[in-house]
Amino acid sequence: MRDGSATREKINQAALELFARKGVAETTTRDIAGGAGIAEGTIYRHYKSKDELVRSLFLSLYSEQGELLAVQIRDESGIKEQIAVMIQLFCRLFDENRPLFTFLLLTQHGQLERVPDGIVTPVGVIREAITCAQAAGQIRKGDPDLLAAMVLGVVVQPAVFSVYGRLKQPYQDFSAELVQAAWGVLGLS
Amino acid sequence: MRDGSATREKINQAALELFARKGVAETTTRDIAGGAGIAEGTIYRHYKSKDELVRSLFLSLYSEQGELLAVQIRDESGIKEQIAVMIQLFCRLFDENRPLFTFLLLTQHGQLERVPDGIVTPVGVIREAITCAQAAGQIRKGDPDLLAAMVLGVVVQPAVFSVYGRLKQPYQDFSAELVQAAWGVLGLS
Amino acid sequence: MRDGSATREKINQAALELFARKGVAETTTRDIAGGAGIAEGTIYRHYKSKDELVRSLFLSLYSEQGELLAVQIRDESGIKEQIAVMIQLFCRLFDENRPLFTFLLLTQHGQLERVPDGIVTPVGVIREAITCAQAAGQIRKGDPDLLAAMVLGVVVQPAVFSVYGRLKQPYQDFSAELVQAAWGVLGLS
Amino acid sequence: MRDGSATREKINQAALELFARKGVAETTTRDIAGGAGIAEGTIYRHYKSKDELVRSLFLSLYSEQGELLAVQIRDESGIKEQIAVMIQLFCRLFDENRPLFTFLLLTQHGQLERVPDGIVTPVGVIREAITCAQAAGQIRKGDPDLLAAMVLGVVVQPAVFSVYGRLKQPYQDFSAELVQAAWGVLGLS
DNA sequence: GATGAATGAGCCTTCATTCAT
DNA sequence: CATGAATGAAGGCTCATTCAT
Repeated sequence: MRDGSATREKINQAALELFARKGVAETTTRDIAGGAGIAEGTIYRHYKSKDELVRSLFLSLYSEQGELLAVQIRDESGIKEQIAVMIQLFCRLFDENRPLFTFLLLTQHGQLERVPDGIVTPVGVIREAITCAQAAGQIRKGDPDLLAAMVLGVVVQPAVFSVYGRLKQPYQDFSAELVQAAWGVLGLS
Repeated sequence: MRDGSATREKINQAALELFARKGVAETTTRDIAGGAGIAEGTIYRHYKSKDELVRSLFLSLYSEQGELLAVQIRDESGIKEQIAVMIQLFCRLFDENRPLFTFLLLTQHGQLERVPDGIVTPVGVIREAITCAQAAGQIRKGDPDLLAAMVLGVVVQPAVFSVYGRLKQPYQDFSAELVQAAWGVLGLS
Repeated sequence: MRDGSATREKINQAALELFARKGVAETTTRDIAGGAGIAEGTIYRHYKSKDELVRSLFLSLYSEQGELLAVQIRDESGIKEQIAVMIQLFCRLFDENRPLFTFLLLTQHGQLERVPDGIVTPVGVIREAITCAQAAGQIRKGDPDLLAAMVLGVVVQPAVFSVYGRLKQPYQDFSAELVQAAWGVLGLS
Repeated sequence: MRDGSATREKINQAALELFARKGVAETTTRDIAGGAGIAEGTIYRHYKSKDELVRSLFLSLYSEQGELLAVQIRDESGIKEQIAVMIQLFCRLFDENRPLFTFLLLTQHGQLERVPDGIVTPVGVIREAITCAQAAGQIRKGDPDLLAAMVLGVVVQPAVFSVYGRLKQPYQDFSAELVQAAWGVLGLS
């Protein structure tokens, strides 16, 4: 990979780690260059601006998560199993890569507004599953956007608290409870 | 203006509104001064730094919300009613003062870490109610921090989507659904 | 002294002490007001500006020292005794009021340029004594300004080192040595 | 400009000249940038702060003078010649580069306190020469720090007056007189 | 005369971005 | 493609000074 894509990857890694640890505004391009072991100017061979780096990083990681979820539930037909499977996956990924989720969680503000259409997002996947389940009569009617948001909230808010040290165990420990609660939100069992 | 408390209030108002609209990092002290109709230096007679202004604003508003919730549930004895009452209050306040909640929601990251002990917070109030209900056998056992986080998530995540335009109705329209879902999280009916 | 001259004196005292300790540029009007136990605005009832305060303080103290020297040598006729007497006085005053001399020493730059004519200064007094002594044939000819500067240097430079901690004894301990050296400068014994 | 040492030198030159002419506190970073023909931010690629620029400039020039003196007297064995040679060198350098000495003279206050150990300073060199001479029995006993300070004073105080226009001739004109006086301080001839 | 909240010019410093090498 | 010195706009903050009370 002498074409520079290795460099790009180093930038992404360093940026992700720094953004998660210090926040986007508090991370300078010099920090990123230092973390990636490259010159400051080199960042601009790969991204037009710091802002584009942030957006690009967010979008690719955000949709990547969406796709992982989508793949995971493809073969499940019941909403209960789909919810369970998604939450279990989220818990595992979260424990395995905290910086990634920390970045996603604290960058969503200011990025969510500009998510382009046609991208697979975590909420989108949840929403889709809910809509199907409603069509199949598995769960009650109701605004699918709202239902998806609430299910997401059940999983994400404890994650935020975990990031900020209010919940100290591995996130997978909460897996069963989270599934139970998400079902409760949808009125299942 | 014998005492400067009116000026301080103008600063708070302008800062809140700007922080909510543009974000903290994107709001300059010049913006704030302009919005408040005062000189830039005047901010520093009331706050030692921009950072202190942000922290002070966050903490006072955050704990103020906590106290409103605490007062609201004081006379309710059942957890079901307490949850319902809290959510209804939140919905109303949210609709009445979006900038306030927008500020709180997007500033929590970077502020939550440094909330001092001994302050009444929204989560704290929910947690407290849950603990009591568990003691009274009204709901199942389980980590009260986790339960509180999940309940909070049910209410807050849709609010975030509302702020970013993904849910367009007045938040109070969702009130009943939110209550239902929160109950579901706790395994109530 | 209910006419405010007591206040003025408090300002002078506080300013002198602070200027000596931190330097003029590093001392704020707020510092001075704080040190004097008055309001910031009150300074401006007594001085038109901070700069005028500095100048006024310097000039009055500087010329006061000159006058003390002048009085001291009035009754001495020989240059040797005059030198001795002046140096002994300086040593005593220096030990008794370090802040004053510290202020004078580190403020001379930037103030010496604007000492008005017709003021009795320490150098002036020394210069006068030297001129008289030359007229009386007590010491060799030579530019009296230069001779005065050199004599002053002998006494002042060790004082500077004393202020900065390089000479640690009471300044009066050096009295005899200083006199000896000053005589040496003038070619006396 | 592959390396920035030329730029650093431009900064040093401009700063020195401005500090000497207007004083450190009265010289802004904008002034320096303007004088050096560079952007304001460029200063901060070479110095961490204005204060560090001042300190660095002072220390390098101060010790440079010390080293010039040290080199000059290396081959002289008698204290009389050493004193003479040092003073002649000082006079010549002073006439050749007034800004440098003006800067040194008016910045010593506030910098002398933080001269690190192990640096060759003008006073150090004089003190050393005096100590040797005492050991060799060439001059009388006495605190070498005090003697060095007095000798320095003889040379420096007239220089200060020269800077402030009280002595108007080239400083080299005073060379012989200064040597004579310095000898007198040490009790020589 | 004294107060102290308010002012606003201007300072030091940061940092995303450019460009010659 | 990579470098890193240089840029310069803009930000947070200080502080001498004013003025209504």
